[in-house]
Amino acid sequence: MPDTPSPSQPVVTRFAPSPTGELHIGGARTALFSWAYARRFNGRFLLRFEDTDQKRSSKQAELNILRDLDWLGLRADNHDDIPRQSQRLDLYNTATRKLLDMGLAYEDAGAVRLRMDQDVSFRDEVYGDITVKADELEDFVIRKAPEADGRTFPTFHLAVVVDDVHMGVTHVIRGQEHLSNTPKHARLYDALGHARPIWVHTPSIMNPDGSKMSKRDKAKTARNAAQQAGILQSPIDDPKRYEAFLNKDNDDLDIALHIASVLGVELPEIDVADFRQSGYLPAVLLNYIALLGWNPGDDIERFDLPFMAEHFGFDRINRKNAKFDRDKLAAFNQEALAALPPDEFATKLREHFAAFHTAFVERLGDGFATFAAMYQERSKTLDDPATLGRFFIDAPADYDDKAVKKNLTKNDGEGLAMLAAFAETIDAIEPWDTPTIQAGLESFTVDKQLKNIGGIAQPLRVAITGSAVSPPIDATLALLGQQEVKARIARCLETVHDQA
RNA sequence: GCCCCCUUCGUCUAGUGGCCCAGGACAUCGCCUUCUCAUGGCGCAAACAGGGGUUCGACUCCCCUAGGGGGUACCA
Repeated sequence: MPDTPSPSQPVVTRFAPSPTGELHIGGARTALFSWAYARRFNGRFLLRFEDTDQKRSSKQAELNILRDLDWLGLRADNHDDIPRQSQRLDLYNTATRKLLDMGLAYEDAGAVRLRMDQDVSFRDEVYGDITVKADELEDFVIRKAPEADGRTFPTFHLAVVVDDVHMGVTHVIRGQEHLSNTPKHARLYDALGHARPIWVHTPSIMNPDGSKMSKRDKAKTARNAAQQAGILQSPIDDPKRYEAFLNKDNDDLDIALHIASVLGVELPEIDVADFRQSGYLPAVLLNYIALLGWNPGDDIERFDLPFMAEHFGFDRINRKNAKFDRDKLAAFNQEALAALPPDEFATKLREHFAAFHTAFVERLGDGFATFAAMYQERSKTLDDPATLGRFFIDAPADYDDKAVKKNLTKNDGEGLAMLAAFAETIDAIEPWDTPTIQAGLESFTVDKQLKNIGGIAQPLRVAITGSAVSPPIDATLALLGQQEVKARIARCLETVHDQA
């Protein structure tokens, strides 16, 4: 593994989201890289909220971002005292004043612009040396026109530079979309007389179709679903807003969520919170997004936070935008879940279900650990058992046609006959536990001269789950309980006879 | 339109002039294990965007074309 040169000064990195929404997956990766680099060189990783856009910023968004960063394990070193730009207006005004006095900036319609009258060259650790000619640069606004109350807010450009200087940030790690802003920032550092930081721009994370991964994708998905399903009446109180939503005049998340729940469609995961709800482990998410644009070489793909804290460097960051591959994330997650000690898996599953599927926790009671064990190696996410094991909570509403034909009605109802015969033997199975049930099933197989245990297991699966799929039949029956099994068989015999 | 950046299997990538008729992972497909599903084991298929140079030799260096991304805001 190649070695990254040690920086000549103490490292200070930062993550500076604007609190206008949830923590985006791309932001999480920027935070991860910043965290890892700081840890690698025993530096500091700082957080800052960029709330110069007062109208769109909110306290709630700040809280959510903090919660997600904590969940990921990327706690900032200034966690207890996070600066907000809105509290530092003086700093920006002082800088603006200075620039004005030096004649490097000028007023324009209430705003203040910085002169960009010379070529700007800078170096980026990922993209290399970049030069932009003066005639391609415009004088840009560094301070917006005053608010009604007289306060003056800086633009993002002035604010980042002043703040990064103020916080002593040495390495600015951020998304590639900022690369073309960097000449402005470089000029600002120079004009203000401060040493420039080291810039590190990372490629973007894209959707599988190559489009940018954005919050709007949720609205897009919901809108398409609504239009396909032809839902005309509003799922929310405000029909006008709904109409506007359908007309793409707004991308209201609440409306998208409503549509999704009504139609049962899944919205794409975009924010860290989405991935948490989908049941991905934070360590796996981190591992996967790190791989989207960075790798340690030597074909190493599975690694954790400590590994990154030891090996992360800018020299192995790629320049190409990467498409997000959910299948690979899911595969990593499944592998990680399977590798967990059973009791730890059960604990995590219980926590997840307590948050998102309370019915299971209530209904399963003491059987929850058994349930967890059954699904540990069958789950790609902590959410999978909720769908795969739905039948433990709700008896099947109907029976899958194909499964019925193949396992029950085929050969003159051979499967149904086996089911009926087995129902007779159930009371004799005592105690009702996995080994005893297995023994009962085996002797039934011999008695009826079945080719193998599947001859009775499959009919049972259909009766119990409505489909041909379940965990091992003995354990499934055991957890479901003797009475419930009898009831479901009886109901299946009745219903399927009627169908045939 | 103009400016900047990018381009290896379907996807993420290894590769820094000969080790590469290109390696790994996920996905796909096939076989084995098996009461279903899933696990596990084994295996197949699959890429250097195109065209010019430079060089004894190019995936690696240079140029052009095409395609993709970003910017062009008193949003960040």
